[in-house]
Amino acid sequence: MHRWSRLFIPTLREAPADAVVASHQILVRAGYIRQLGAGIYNYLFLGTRSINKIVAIVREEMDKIGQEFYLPALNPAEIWQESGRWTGMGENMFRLKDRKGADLCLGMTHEEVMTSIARDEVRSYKQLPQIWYQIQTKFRDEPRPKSGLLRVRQFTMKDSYSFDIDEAGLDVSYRLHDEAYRRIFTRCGLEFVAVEADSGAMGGSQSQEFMVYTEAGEDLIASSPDGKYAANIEKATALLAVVEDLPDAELEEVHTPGQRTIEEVGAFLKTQPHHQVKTMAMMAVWPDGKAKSVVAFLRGDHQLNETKLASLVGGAELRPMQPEEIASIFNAPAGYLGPIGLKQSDKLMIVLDKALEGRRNLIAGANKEEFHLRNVTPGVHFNDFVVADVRTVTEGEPDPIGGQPLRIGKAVEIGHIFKLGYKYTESMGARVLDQNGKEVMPIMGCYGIGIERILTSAMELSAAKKGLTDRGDLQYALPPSIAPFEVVITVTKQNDASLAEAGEKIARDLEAAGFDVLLDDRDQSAGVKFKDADLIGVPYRVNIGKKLAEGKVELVDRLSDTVTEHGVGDVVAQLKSAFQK
RNA sequence: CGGGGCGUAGCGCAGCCUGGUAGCGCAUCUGCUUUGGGAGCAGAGGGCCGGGGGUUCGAAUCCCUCCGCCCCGACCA
Repeated sequence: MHRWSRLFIPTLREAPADAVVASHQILVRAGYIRQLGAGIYNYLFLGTRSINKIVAIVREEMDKIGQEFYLPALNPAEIWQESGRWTGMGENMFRLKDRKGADLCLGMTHEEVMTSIARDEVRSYKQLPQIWYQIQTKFRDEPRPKSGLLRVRQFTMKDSYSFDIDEAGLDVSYRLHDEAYRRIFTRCGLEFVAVEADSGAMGGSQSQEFMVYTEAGEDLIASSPDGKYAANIEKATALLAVVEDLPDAELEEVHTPGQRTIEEVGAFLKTQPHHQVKTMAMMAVWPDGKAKSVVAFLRGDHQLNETKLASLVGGAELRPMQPEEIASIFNAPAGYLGPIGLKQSDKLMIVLDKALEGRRNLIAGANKEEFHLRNVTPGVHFNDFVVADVRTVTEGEPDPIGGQPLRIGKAVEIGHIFKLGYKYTESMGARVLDQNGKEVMPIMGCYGIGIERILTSAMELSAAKKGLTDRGDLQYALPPSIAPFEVVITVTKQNDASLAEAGEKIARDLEAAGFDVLLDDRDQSAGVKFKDADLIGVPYRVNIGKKLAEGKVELVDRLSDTVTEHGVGDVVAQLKSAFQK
């Protein structure tokens, strides 16, 4: 049993000025962590306890589908050179030299190490499939560590890797992870959504991120209320309500001096933004310096989605065109750009957003300074374009599956599952013999979970739900499965022997019943003890105080904020039923 | 890497502009009184004022420089 009087739980009355997001303030104030450097934290007693509980859940679920390894964080450069990531990872990799001058790095992920094991040891299809995982410290030299434990340079990750003989096998490994992750996050008490993710530069075929909605997050995601559709905003699509076009009429040039923006033109011509064409003139630039002009036409009230457009162009970086670049393609300056008269070439790509397909009688720039055109119809007045979805969905638009209003919000990524393909087995030369004795490459998947992010998102979720006290203090409670303790027993007057003894007894009984108990036996005022108990986020509290004379104690459920009275002998049974122990 | 801010006791801050022996609140320690929502009184300890250099009789304060940390952006398989 843990007695608070003997523990190191350095709670603070005020949060350090550095801490901005709720979880960071809580972690420091409650004595879970202390900072050692930018993005580097000491995990103290409470922090370690919570992390260990999360790790235990992850391990239990992962053991159902895979085998645990423990691989070195210190890696020789060679394997990273083989995969091409020694240079590919760039500045984000911590690098060092040993005494002989050989290059080493600290692992940011373990595809290379895992693949090297598979390459050296796995010879036959009979040994496949394999799912290997580890729970390990990762190092990433983030350009900007921030938000406490949300973005750090050293953190704990559960990473697993699957090796299969073919894509059907990979599908199974992927699905096993999907299911295991849902069990893990559910057991950790999180509300999460699984979103379709952009597979990005990894070039894999399928990828899903597990996200928790919170203002502290760095990604934007869209999801439907029934949970059937969810996607990163970089990929999300939506059904659009049918909009009525303006009545048919002849193409007509109108003088629009000084009217450049969608709003100005709309007001000037007394039309709605959705009757207009927005022209986005962009330059796509590749790492090797190659560049291509990309002009995208969108509905006036829509926003360009740069990620969608970038992946359409083929993984280049996008930036707005400079005025000279605009002048080289159009006959007018920004504000009067339009679709008519442009021709695609290997220097210019023209994209019509899907939302404009089939629309008629639109208003667009005339490619002539101070003029716009009325009654422009794609496919009639201009033809040279590719149609693609390159717009960003907005809050409330109907989701593409059930047509329900999309919710868009910031979110934290707590896990990611990814069909990797052959990238590493190919570059590192992993081969096995198939049934026909033919050499084939195993196909891989990789799957990650950010352990600390489970704790921080649980704190963020609860803090957001409970809101601030009247005095502006944060309030929260952790899910019992990941709280450092399940129950705290608050002896309101420690120097009253009957209260102290009752506390000891209930603590012993709870422990015997399998609970993780913290007995607050400090000689402090009741107020201090209550505040501290709240601060460390323990979900249940037993108050031992005045009512003990009547044989009663209070049980505070901090998840629902309810207080109930129980006989001294009944409180254990009460908690057992609450926990289903 | 671009922009902004900050570094003074464990935490939160004042002092700096206008140079003259470093302060407040909380926390800590001792004693007494207290004890249902961060108690009261009395006393005490705790500082390379981020580092280095300079100006000056004298620097937390002015100047130069380096370092660290935070925020916004870029970046983030």
